[in-house]
Amino acid sequence: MPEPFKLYNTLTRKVEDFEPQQPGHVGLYVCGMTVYDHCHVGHARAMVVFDTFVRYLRHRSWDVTFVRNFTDVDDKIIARANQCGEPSADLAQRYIDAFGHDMTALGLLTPDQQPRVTESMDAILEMISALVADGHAYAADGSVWFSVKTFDEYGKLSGRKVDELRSADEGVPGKADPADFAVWKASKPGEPSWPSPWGPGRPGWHIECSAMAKATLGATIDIHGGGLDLVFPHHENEIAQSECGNHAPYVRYWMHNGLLNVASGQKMGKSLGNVVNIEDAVKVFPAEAIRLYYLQNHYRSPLPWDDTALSKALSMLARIYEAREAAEAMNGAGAAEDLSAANKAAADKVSKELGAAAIECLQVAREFEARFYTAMDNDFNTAQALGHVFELARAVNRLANHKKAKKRGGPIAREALAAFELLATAMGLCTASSAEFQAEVKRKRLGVLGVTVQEIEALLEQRTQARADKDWARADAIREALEAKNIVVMDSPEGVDWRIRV
RNA sequence: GGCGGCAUAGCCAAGUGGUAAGGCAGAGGUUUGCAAAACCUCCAUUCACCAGUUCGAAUCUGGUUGCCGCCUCCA
Repeated sequence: MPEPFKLYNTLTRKVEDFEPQQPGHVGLYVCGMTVYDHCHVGHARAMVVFDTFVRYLRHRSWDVTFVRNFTDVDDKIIARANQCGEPSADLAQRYIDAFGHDMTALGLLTPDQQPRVTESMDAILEMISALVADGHAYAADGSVWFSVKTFDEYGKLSGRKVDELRSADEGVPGKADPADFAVWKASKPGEPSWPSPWGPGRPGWHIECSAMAKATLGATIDIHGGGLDLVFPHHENEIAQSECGNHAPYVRYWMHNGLLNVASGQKMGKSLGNVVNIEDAVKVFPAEAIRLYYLQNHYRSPLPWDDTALSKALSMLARIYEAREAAEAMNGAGAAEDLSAANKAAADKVSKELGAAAIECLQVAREFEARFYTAMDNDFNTAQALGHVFELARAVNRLANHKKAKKRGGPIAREALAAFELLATAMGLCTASSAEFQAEVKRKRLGVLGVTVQEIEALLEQRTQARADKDWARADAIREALEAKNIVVMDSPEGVDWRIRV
């Protein structure tokens, strides 16, 4: 049985109990990319937030249909294509492919459906026809305009008043009211176009989402997501088109993620020229560090971005991985499969024998699931849920410091590992093995630091020899040399290991 | 100018009526040949400011100030 949860609804500006149309099912439509450029870390916040949302809901037994579109016909695409001297369809396809690579590199789920404007033309024309037939839209000079004043509820999402609206295409011939917006644009020479009852043209910016949402999820969808900057005009206009065209409520819950802020306090945006592409970010940071960076804040809050953002997130991620490694080292491998009554009884017994650290660790491990769910079910509060993860990490590390933990902590560690398993399944963090994670960190960070593994290992060998000779001065000199390159040398009874200072 | 949102320690941040989670940074300690990691202790009598409601407010109400987003393409 799916578990109930609460969600902030931009339409009502309240946190509400989520009530699906069909029991157990969530239809989710997320505004994807207009494919005229690469996906940057600002876009990726929306992608990661909704990916995590879907993972979590599925983990909680919801049957989720996840739709994310591509807008592959648009003024900006045409403009960019003309600039490059490339057919706009080719340019769009190029960026769709790049987006796919970026999402794969980020480790995101593929949506159940990824409709495109160019493949949804029938649905778009059908919706425009319905609007024209009902008098909600009118044709003029080969274009079709939505008549905002025919929809009394216009402005209900964004709080706009129709009379105060000015328009993007002020003074365009044929447009009857300043607030009206295009649902179909007559094509100009050299632009891609499709035949329509009003002449050759292409869809306006907003109609494609209305039509694709209906085609994939039906007239009324459960949750519609996207960035906060899409509230007006995009989502407001979608509501107007869909509700007038379908005679049904369009969206039950509007879910908007906050934007990234650069250090100056401004948002990140292509027009501001302060963007970092995902393609570049994933070359130098593990995907999960990027994911954690987004999830450390509540999805609706603005999220500060600066040069240190990802390396801070990587430090946090490393702490979680290392705690899990500590749990594994306590003979705790085997994780969730062995949470039998026998293991629980053994854990109870061991915790009493080992004392406070063990008792606390067991308690934190056992309470983790309920706390995690409570945080996530309350408007998807990943920041609070991660707070619980760090408490778990501390409790595990504390137990691991106990001198008897390594031999006897297994039953407790297994319960802790079940909690880490939950983190991986429900939030997509800690999905790799510790070895894989360390390897990825080294692979991606060494290049940035300008150091090679060979170089490091050669120095470590010399240092091992120096230590064997008890030549501490020499050993320390080598340590310092490595330290200067941000390589941390770690001696342990098992031998020498090294990590990158993140 | 209009609409919406935000303001919690050096920094990031959770917390929507019951007495301030968590992370980073910092100080001291345990451990170590020396380190690193980890752990322990310390680090906001206080939540932008001013009134008010209440037994009780970071949390509710009104006002003030500051910041941000949207109003033009934007996740």
